[in-house]
Amino acid sequence: MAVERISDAEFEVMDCLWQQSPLTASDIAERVPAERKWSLQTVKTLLSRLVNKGAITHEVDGRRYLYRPLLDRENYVAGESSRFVNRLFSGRAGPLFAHLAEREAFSEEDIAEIERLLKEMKK
Amino acid sequence: MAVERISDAEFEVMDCLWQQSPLTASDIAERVPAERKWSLQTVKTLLSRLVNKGAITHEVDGRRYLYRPLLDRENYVAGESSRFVNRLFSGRAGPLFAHLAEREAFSEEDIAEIERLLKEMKK
DNA sequence: CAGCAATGTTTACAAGCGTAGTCATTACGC
DNA sequence: GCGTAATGACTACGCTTGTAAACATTGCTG
Repeated sequence: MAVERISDAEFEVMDCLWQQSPLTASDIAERVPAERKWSLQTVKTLLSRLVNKGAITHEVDGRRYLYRPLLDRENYVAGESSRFVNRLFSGRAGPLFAHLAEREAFSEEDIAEIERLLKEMKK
Repeated sequence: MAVERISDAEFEVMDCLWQQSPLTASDIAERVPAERKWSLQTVKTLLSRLVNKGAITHEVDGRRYLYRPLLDRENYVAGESSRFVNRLFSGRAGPLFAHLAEREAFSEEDIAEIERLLKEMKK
């Protein structure tokens, strides 16, 4: 039951709900990243599309809805990550890492964490 | 001159051209991953959209075209990677790595390579 | 009670995408 | 030379996406 693909704009809405839920449509309209400057209507459209896609539900609260995610973030991220790694790095983490190392900055912390994880994996 | 966004289908075509170029439309139709089973026409449409987007060029060869990438893979991958890391991991490579470590399998090789890169980075 | 504000529902509409069909031209085999 | 196959150009068409407006309902305020 893998929930249809979620679009960019829809993702922003999901991300709000992942940070906090349940929320009403206007709650979301307020906390959606400001750069987008969506009208309330736009947010509502996105919400109902997400409901159709099975990514969120709404429960009735008086005369409005409270929305909350069905799809959880962990899961979504996992799906997108493997799509990504497959498409661009033939599914191999090594090359991905090499790329990141070259192009994206790793902070000290990042490196420390990675070393820790590696150590753990080797056990 | 950042080349418009490339769609999924278009990407497959690009990937052919990145492996080998120049190629004719029918070359590409043949080597595009078979699961898609695109008709030659479809491939041609994708090619012309890519030309419009500035991602590839064609040079005339008799009465057909030879296509070759303008956008290079390195660059494209870099762009997509940072989009991806930003969207899902707030731009931090550490968490991404942690996620991959948990969810995707790392092969022995991968691990070895990553350790090598780490060592190198620390110099 | 009358009107306004909030809220969901329906409809819109242009651009992008996946997937081709049709048309016109032309090179090549017979 | 003539038909056929290859090839590019143009057109199509339904679906998704981003972005909303218009409409209907209803609870609240004065």
